[in-house]
Amino acid sequence: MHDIRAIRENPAAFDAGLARRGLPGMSAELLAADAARRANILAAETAQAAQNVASKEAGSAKSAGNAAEFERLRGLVGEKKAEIALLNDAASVEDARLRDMLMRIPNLPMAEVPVGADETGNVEVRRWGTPRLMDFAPREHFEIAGVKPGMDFATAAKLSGARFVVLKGAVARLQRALAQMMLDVHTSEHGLTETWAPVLVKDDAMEGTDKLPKFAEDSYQTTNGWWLIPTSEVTLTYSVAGDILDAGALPIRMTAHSQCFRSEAGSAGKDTSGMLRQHQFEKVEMVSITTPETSLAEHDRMTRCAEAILERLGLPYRTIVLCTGDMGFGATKTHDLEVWLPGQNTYREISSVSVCGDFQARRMNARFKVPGGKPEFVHTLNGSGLAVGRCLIAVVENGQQADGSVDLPAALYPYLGGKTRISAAGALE
RNA sequence: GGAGAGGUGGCAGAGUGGUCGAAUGCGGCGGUCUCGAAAACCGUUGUCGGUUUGCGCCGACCCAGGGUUCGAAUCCCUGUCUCUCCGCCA
Repeated sequence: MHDIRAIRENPAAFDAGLARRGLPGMSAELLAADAARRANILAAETAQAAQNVASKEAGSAKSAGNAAEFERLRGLVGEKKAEIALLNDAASVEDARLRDMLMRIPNLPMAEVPVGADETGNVEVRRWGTPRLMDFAPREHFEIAGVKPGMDFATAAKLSGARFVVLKGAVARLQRALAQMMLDVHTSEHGLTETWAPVLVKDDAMEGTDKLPKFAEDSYQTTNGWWLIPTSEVTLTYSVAGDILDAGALPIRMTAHSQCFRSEAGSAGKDTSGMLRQHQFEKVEMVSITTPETSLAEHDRMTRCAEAILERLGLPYRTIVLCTGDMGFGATKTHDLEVWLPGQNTYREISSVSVCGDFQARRMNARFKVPGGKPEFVHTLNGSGLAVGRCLIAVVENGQQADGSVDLPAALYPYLGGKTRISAAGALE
């Protein structure tokens, strides 16, 4: 959420930031709402002050036994009360209107983010690994002979419908191995704290991490009002909501492996085959809470943490910086990691690492303080480290052999009981 | 699911209708003392919003939201969270 005071002080800069995102200026409208809101507050508080005075006087009159004066003041208070009720209603309407407007405006990009309208404006920053030469036509993950027995879309459809999958045997084991490996690397080598949190959360948590109000249709809600998290960014980030953290405790670095749920509204027809885009998937998420001074360096660090997983698995990837038009709602800068998928003959997103500045912190009132100083909003960052399902796809597509078997990365052997490949018949061996 | 108890400032803990943003203790900060420190003593110490050039002034906040009352931390209702006991349960 944006700071209305900052907008008040420099509306032109705010509109310029929106323009870089390809959005029209909104400061005039915001400032009008802000002025209306403040006028209402002033009127309501003035009336309130008058009522408080009259109440006090009424008390004195009563204890002095002056019944007539008491009755007069009682009447006055009654009038004020009615007046205040109206003014307060108006004030809270204006306040809610302004807040809702602010909540729906995306974060502004950092100065260094390239300007662009859509994904064609993204800029590649580095590339790692070389796609393996295959002397056969590479297959997509769901077409590989060794994978097919363990990836059952028919049963998933029976259970849940489209965009779900049932994994079995070697493939299920492989997904578990990947998640375990990621958590182990992040905790023991990258210094993140392993965390396990609910996947059902309240409105506040979704709002604080900017999934609401604007993107309600992208997530699922239970009949009693809980939301199923679209990513554990929600739980990890919101864990510091309302806190005033000791500056010495920062950065806080967390990681979690969780189920994620997305309605994929608006994705109809996209990636309909295979398990690239599912309503329920597994992800290992990374979240950092930092000071404003360190957040940009932390962004690069977090990007490296995600890249390290791909490198360990020997998966070719490229890292891009998203342009202003392609960034997510809460981000000020985003790196996407795209992994090589031979079956699609292209790079596909497997991780997105964003620095959100104080955008989420302001929404959820998460602050830090140096001893003796004033509380200040923290900066928040989040990134996939990695999307486990997509990583599974990348591993089998890149490791596929002409005969339909799959060679697995050595980094996973310890997590697979020493097994090294999936046979063309689908057996781990 | 049933029964009961409770949510007050950084912490502990008073306050059960008015002058209470809230006693007291601890902690924090500043000072006196000291070569320095400790102890002791003195002072000070919440957040948010509005308004003002500024001093300041005003408003809100004792879990949240409603209500009663001239007036609510205090009374009533609802919600929520915590604790205890019972039941159920992976």
